[in-house]
Amino acid sequence: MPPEHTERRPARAANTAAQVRDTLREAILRGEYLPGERLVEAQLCARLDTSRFNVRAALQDLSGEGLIEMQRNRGAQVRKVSTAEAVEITEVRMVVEGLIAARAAERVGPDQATELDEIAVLMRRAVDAGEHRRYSDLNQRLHALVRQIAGHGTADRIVETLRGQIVRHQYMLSLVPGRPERSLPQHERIIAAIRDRDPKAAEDAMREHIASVIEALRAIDYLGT
Amino acid sequence: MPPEHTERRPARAANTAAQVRDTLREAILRGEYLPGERLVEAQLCARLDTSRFNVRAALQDLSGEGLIEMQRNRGAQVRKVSTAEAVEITEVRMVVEGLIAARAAERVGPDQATELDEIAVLMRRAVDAGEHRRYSDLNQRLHALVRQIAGHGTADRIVETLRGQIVRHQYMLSLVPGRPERSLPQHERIIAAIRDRDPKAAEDAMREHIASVIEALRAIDYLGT
DNA sequence: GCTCCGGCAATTGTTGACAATCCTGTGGGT
DNA sequence: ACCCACAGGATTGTCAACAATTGCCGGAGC
Repeated sequence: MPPEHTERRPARAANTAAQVRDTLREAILRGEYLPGERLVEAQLCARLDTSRFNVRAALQDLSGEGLIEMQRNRGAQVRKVSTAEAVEITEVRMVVEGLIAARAAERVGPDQATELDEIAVLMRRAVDAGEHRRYSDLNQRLHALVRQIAGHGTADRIVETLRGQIVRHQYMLSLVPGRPERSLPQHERIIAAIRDRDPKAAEDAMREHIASVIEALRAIDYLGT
Repeated sequence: MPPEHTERRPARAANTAAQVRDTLREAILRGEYLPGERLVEAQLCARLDTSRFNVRAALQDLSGEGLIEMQRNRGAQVRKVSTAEAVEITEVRMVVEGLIAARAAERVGPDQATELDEIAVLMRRAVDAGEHRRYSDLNQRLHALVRQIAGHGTADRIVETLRGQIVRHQYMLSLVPGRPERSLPQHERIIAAIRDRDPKAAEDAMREHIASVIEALRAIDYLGT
């Protein structure tokens, strides 16, 4: 049998630049690469089945997103975010998500209000059952829904970028005992304010909620050091 | 005479990637390239005396900053920012600069208070004399000083990035007659609140100020269409 | 033992060439 | 007149090879 055309791929990159970027981003967010870990281009080429060209472009993008740091002639490494920086980032998130919540309160529709109520019910159930992982998922779903209702592209992008930079800290937070019990009423207040179409109350509730997240971040830091 | 070594530069890039990026950014901000204008890589190579490699890296960075848009196989063009987007961007700026102002009020020192007062005096003088250009410069200096006092790296970067995206709109704003007279008292309130070390008042004053900027942006839009 | 220096391996920076894609203008058919 | 197909040029996408830089290791000198 002559050499079949079995998946002809003459050392050609299987993945395009955008795919490489997304894959690498998710890998970092998933924690496959730890903060401070060096990202060697050649290794990534093998791992992601692509060329150095694409890897380079991806690294540059992720550097712009603040996920990694690049030093000239020294390569890239996963960015370490100190607690102080995490607090700063969350402070900005606080005010921007406050804006988003206010806008969501202005634009919320009946179906979306129903969906918010559903989440509220599920959240209380998850907390009562002590299902932390489930509660954490609902938490993300709530924030995502609020952002979707607000439909504020600019604020959305910024919050998403910031969130990416502190996933590790957020993960630690979700493990703190008693956290869900504390944040549940805050979430309920946010939902109620948006349902009532009260922008000011929604903003205040969201800010208070995230302010308590900041407190918790600081508390973790004291414990850790 | 044998070929002298007159400034040997065998088609080698004279400017590094970072320089190219900064030069190009400033050119765009200065308005040398208009919104929607295509940025052809080969042309930029000649214009900036560098290689396509560096141009590409610069374009990618600026795309991340939201200054240009890149479409696959179609190259880059200066991003057009609609009034609606400019409003969104300014809304985010409003809340983030509010955060900055509050923090500045917490951390302001005596020397910085003096500098704030100086700017207040100069601003009033500029408005009285009708020197709009001078007032516009002072405006930027004030916002920059507040940011410096706050010392909030994360918020700083975001505001700077957002500002870059709407320089054109800001420029149009400064031409609106009566604008300085309206914004002067707002600026004075911001300065007073920071001087009094009153974070809440400082945040409110800053937000009110930028809210009036948003109003003006919308007003320009109505006039223009 | 400690420091300094030189060479070596690993890694990143840069280039020029080539391939793929898009846009434009032209001509034939209806 | 309109539409479609199709070169041909312009522009971007990708690569593989080469150059430059860094950091490490070992050995000489003190």
